[in-house]
Amino acid sequence: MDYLKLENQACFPVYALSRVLTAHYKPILDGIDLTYPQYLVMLVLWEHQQLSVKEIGEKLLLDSGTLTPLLKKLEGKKLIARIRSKEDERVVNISLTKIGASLKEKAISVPESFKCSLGLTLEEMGSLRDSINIILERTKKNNQ
Amino acid sequence: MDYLKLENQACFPVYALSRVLTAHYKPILDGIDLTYPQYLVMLVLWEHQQLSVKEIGEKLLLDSGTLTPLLKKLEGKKLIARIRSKEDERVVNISLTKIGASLKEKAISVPESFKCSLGLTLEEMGSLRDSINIILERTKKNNQ
DNA sequence: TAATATTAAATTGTATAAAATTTAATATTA
DNA sequence: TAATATTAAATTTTATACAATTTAATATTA
Repeated sequence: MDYLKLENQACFPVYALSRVLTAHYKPILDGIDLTYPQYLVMLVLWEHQQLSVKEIGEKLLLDSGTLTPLLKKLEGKKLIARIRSKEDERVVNISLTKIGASLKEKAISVPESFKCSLGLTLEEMGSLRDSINIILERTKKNNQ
Repeated sequence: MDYLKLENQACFPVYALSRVLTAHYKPILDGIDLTYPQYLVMLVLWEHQQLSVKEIGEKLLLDSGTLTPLLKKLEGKKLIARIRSKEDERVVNISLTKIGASLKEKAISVPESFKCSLGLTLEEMGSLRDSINIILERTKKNNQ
């Protein structure tokens, strides 16, 4: 077996699928003026109301080099507030504004629209999620 | 079920895994001075010797906005040649230089190093590849 | 407690990605 | 065949990603 052939690569399908899925999200998220990474940040904030930059990075596996400009864009859209912690001034806490919190109502329909765009069943999407999560947990860089 | 919860997302694990896998490739590909997308281009050229920009884009699901600067970098490294087709001057053909072709020998060890870095078995990587490929084929944007 | 180490963000530099537009070339059709 | 449409790359713009460095703040230790 030629392990340098594209069709034998295990990483390429993941890399390609990631971009295909993001492309499916694009027209849906355009409706609420979010990019896919911005949507992910909003998802974790709708769940947790307030998180530090570091905590968001741990949940999404993104570092400050990616998050700082992205969070400044969300701040520019008045969806979040960036407030430096008083207990530890190294920490910047991210919280939802009223506009940011209320955007969740508009986003309620996103998962269903996405599912329709993909054309997969709920079961297929669930098993994709579960099987990739198993691989993800085992291969996270800090697991070593 | 709250479909806006991060843990219920099907796309996020794919997006995160793609970046985790690329991070595993990084120290390995540093040894042959390639980024992961550059490595993918070299893979398809090692298989096909000569392809147009469009054909590379079809294989890797990338457009000219991504490929043109990437290919110019590979040209700068003397790994490929970019030659405009004489039959159809809209087309730019990409071919391997001798250096580019011989880089394949150095790259032979990449798949094994990657497998060790990941810590998955060949069977696990194979089933990951196969299951994602099925989803990928069904969700490619142009399939609609 | 002064010196050192560590930590959290921000910054800088490099490299993708993709949408939209432009340019040049080729194909089609009225 | 002249006008129109299509195609392939390149370009421009916007938005990630991430390594490496810097800065400021906090924690640790000699």
